[in-house]
Amino acid sequence: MDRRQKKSREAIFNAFTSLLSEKNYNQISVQEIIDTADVGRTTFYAHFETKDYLLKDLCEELFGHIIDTAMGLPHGHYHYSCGNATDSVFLHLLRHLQENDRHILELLSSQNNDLFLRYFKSNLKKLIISQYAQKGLLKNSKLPEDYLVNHITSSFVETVSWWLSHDMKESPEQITEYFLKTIEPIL
Amino acid sequence: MDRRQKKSREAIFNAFTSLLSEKNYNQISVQEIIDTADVGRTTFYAHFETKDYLLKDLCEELFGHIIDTAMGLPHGHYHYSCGNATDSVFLHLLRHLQENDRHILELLSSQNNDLFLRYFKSNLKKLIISQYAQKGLLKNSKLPEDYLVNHITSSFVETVSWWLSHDMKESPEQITEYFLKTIEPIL
DNA sequence: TTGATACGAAACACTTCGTTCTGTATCAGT
DNA sequence: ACTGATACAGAACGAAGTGTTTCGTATCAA
Repeated sequence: MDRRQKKSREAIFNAFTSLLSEKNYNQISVQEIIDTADVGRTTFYAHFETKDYLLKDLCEELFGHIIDTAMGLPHGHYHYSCGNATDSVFLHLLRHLQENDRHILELLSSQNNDLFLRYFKSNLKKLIISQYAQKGLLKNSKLPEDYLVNHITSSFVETVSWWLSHDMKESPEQITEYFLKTIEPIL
Repeated sequence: MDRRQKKSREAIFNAFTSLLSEKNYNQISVQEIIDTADVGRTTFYAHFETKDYLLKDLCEELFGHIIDTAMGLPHGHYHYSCGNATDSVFLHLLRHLQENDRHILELLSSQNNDLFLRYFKSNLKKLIISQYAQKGLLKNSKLPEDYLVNHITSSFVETVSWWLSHDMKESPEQITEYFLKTIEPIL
């Protein structure tokens, strides 16, 4: 890709995430992004059809990274009353979020973030299915499989949001334990 | 209240909910609401400071009704492996939604509905606390109380959303059973 | 009937949006 | 180093929306 393109694209992404940490998605205008990124109006619309597509592309970049690395991990053991969460993918995800992906956390804690939440859940779903489905854990339950997957996914996202609203005082290990305590009894 | 005021307020509410069933909240302009409601621009801003406040007032009216009636119900029995969900408040809520409150369902299934979701959860939380807290069910768990309340609340909202995405093919009784199966094992 | 007030219509200045034009600077490939 | 391609900035555009103000009219409660 052209160096100029890469530079502009990055400048816009950085400006956008920076603004998102300050205010709501809806309250951010294209003009502000342009000004912050120090980029011409033409350039913005050459890269992104609209503000929504900018968010979409940003999400794909963020999640493509974090989920793909999690996909490569060995599958932990998930059984009721197991209690051991040290090798959970979820623990890995939380650590990754805490250490490297402040962007995602900022997006999660911002308001008017449904679009973002949809991408988060959509990507997370793949990961969860790949984790549980192979073991048949999703079929043993008396609940419909897609209901169960949706429940697990949403619960994890809610858990992260709750963690954030507590200023992440708890350790990733503690949070993983909370989460697994709500999920494992169902499986 | 002045008859004129009541009439205008209702016309605006009706226009708004009607538009919400067609398109996203963000895509609806004040101009459209005014035109649909057949009301002067001045009138709209005399009643509602902004479009967000209109949604807020609408939510308060919708939830004020549904939650208050649910609050007055006798408290059902909630124990693991109970299986009987016939007298659950949640069942009552689902029936009420199915029969009377299409508005709420339309809002729930629309996109860009975070503001609405916040009101839904906020009101639901009160109901859930009043249901479970008295029995000490929220303290027996090894999970923090507010984490648990948040988990239950979010799970119910997600359940309703899932139901909607399935065109409400399942009966309210069936949905209540699904929901309780995910919650009761934790308590 | 009367004074209060909710209303509609129109115009206001302002912001944002997405597009288009023009000229310039930077790119990759020969 | 040369060249054609292209990404860029800047400026201007019409269209649309926002929230406010003014003014005259219609409806209200008492």
